[in-house]
Amino acid sequence: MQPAKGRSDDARAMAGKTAPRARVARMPRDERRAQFLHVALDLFAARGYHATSIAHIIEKAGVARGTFYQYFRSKKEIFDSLLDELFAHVNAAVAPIEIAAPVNIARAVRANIESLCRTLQENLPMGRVLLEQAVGLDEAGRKQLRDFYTRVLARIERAVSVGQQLGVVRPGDPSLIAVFLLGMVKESLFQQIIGTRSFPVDRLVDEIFESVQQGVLLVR
Amino acid sequence: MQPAKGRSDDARAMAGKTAPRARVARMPRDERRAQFLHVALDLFAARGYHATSIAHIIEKAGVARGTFYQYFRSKKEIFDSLLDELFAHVNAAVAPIEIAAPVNIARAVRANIESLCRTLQENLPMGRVLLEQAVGLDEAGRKQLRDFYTRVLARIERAVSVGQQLGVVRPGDPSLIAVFLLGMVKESLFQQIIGTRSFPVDRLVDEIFESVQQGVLLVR
Amino acid sequence: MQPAKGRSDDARAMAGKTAPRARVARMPRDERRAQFLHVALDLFAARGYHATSIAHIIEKAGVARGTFYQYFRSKKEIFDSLLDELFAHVNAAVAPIEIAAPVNIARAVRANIESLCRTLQENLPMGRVLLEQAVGLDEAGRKQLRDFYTRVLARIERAVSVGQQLGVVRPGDPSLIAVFLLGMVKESLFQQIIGTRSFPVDRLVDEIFESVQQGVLLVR
Amino acid sequence: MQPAKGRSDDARAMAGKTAPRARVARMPRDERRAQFLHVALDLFAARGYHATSIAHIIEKAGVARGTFYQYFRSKKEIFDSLLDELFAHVNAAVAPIEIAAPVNIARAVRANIESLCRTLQENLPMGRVLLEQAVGLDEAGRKQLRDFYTRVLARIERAVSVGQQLGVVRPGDPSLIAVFLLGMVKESLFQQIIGTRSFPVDRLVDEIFESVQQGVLLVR
DNA sequence: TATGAATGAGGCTTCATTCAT
DNA sequence: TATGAATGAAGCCTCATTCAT
Repeated sequence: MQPAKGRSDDARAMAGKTAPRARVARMPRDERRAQFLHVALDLFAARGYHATSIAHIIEKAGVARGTFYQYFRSKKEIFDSLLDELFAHVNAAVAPIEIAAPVNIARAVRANIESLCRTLQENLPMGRVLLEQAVGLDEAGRKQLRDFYTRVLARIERAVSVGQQLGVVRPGDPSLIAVFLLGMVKESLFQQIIGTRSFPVDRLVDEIFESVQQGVLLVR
Repeated sequence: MQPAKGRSDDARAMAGKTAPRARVARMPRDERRAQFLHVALDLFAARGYHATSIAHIIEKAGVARGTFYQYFRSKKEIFDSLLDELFAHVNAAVAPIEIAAPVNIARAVRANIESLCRTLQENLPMGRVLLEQAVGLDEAGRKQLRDFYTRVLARIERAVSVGQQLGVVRPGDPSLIAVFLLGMVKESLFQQIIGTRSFPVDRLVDEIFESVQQGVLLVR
Repeated sequence: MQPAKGRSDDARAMAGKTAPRARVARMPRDERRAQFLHVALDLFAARGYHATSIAHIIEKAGVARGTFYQYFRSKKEIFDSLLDELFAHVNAAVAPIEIAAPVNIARAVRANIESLCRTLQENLPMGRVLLEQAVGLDEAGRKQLRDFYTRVLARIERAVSVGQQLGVVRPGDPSLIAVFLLGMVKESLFQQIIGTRSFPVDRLVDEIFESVQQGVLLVR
Repeated sequence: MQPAKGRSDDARAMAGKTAPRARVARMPRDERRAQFLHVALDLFAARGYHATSIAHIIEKAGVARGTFYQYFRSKKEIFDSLLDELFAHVNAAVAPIEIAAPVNIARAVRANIESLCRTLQENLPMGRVLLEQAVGLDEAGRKQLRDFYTRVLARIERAVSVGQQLGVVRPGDPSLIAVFLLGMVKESLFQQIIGTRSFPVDRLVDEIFESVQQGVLLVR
């Protein structure tokens, strides 16, 4: 549990090496930009934001230093762009929380949980960045993070409220209930990411659903 | 054939430079160390590990640069010491998970939840460091994080298993149930820290307990 | 659980600071590298390795701090590069130890002595570094020094052995004889460097040759 | 052949350790001073001047930091004191170069060579400091070194001159001949110190004497 | 005589960013 | 669009030296 030595690197400059030949084919602006985002996501996920340097990025992208700055004004900017993208993905995954007839509620909830879990599970690098790197940032970063969670929680909360009105969700602070639901999913992902646990999506979904339905304690 | 590391060495002696003056009140070793830990916790919580420099720490502590290094070998080391302390705190807060008569189980669980929540709530800087800074790490750091959570989860899981044997906890993967419980508490703290929500401890405890007891969904 | 090394990172980006201006004329990579080596040799020779700081080097080279590290990973590395170069020089100077007809042996030996002395004399900074700075080292450094001399002595020793087989060198431990020869040349250089003596190369070569040929003592 | 990493240490402060008890018995001033010199000689010989820190010295001496400065004004001062002592030793060892009747010359020379070699061989730490550390110093240090060698060479040179007048030493620049003699001895010691070679004193003396007597080359 | 907490200049190294080509 | 040499602020850490007790 401590700050990392940070060295260990590899992309750390080749002081004294002969300059590499120009090796990059021209590329349409959009493609190059996408490539940068892709490469950066991998690196941020694998090494963390701070431990990833521009040197790493350009090396993996196979371009020269200056090229990076033709596409992003700063390291922070590419990170932000990435977060925007990630948020959009997650948003999309949870989007279809639609409330229908009471009969289908349980099924619908389950479907949503499953959709979210699958999305996250299938995009671990994304989750990694979201959970591990999207913190410890500056004020602007915190705001972005806050906004993201505000949106996510608002959506869950709304669903909970509707559920309560329909009598399918237990009474209680919808705000907190939303947080709990989010916490269960997030933590499952988080523990997988840091490697303490690992479970198949199916079981995960089952168990979450079970906990949502009956709680954990049987005694009263 | 090599001269040594090239520190400043006795360059001073050789150049005949003058020496500095002591300035700050002498302090017993333990006190000074405690002061450093205190100051560092505040700073790490407020600005994050990366954004906190030794310069910040010594400035707030009101001592000279070298003094810091008499107490901690590196920035990483003080961070580690801090985490060790934090872990001990959390540990102490949840320690007394003792199983007695089934009747008391619910009460005991509630007591533990309450103790944990209060501890965390009352030590927000601590929580901040735990949740926000204990990320963005390199491999060595991840290992420690993993170890920390492995210990925490093992403890919860054991309690869950016992509960299941006693018939007071619903059947299901104890590993996942432990993760869910952890997730609910962590997320509550996390959302408060990033500022999307804020709730009094009492309500938090009530709601967690409620969710643990009956789940969230009423429909089957 | 640990944040990374804690470099300055993108603190700038996050704080919105402005960037520096380039100042020095661009230079082909090779030229700049050569310049660094040149400057460093002078400084190491004049002030010694320890007393020479990167600050000195970049000041004399007229470039910014970071520029140095684009060419050498560390102060140690430039020192090593320098020594490699120096060794190559010395190597080249003594290289052509070829044994032909016995008649030419004496002449060949003399030629070699002369070549070596001239090379060293003409590259006093080089000698200075070799003799004065290549000491005061830790274990790693000592190994390199040992390696260097092992190579040098092996070469001389081989020549001595061959000479003995040809009957042109007196019997005796070739290993020690090699050391003596090395010692005579080294000491001559050393005394000139520290300033106790100074002699023209011609005389030096004559005297060395004379001593090699007939020894010093006439009595038996 | 390069500057040393310098780390590897061991005496590098025990940041965070509990303060050690006072552990030193009072000691007469002279004894303590002698102890410091002894300890420092060992350390300088083993690790080199730069790589030896005050921390190393006081640790090995078993006293507190401040105590050192009660005896020496600076690190440089203890080094200088040491050099003074070493010079005195060597001086004493070579002192008895007395010229007697021609008949004994060879024997006398041999005796002197032997005395010097033995002294040096028996005080390798001393030699180590003299050869390895007594260079790369500041101007004052260089002067001291120059003075030392000036004295040593003057003595040898005088002996050579007398020998020439007596017709037992070959004609030639006595100054250079002195340097050669010194070089042969020094180099033998040096190579042993850095570990490329190792020979028993007897053989060393024999071979030096042999080389002095007949030179190395047989051909003319 | 001995202690050891405190000092702070000084050194090394990193890396995001610029800009002339 | 791409390049890569150059920049320099910023950070970490060391260690000889002081001084109040």
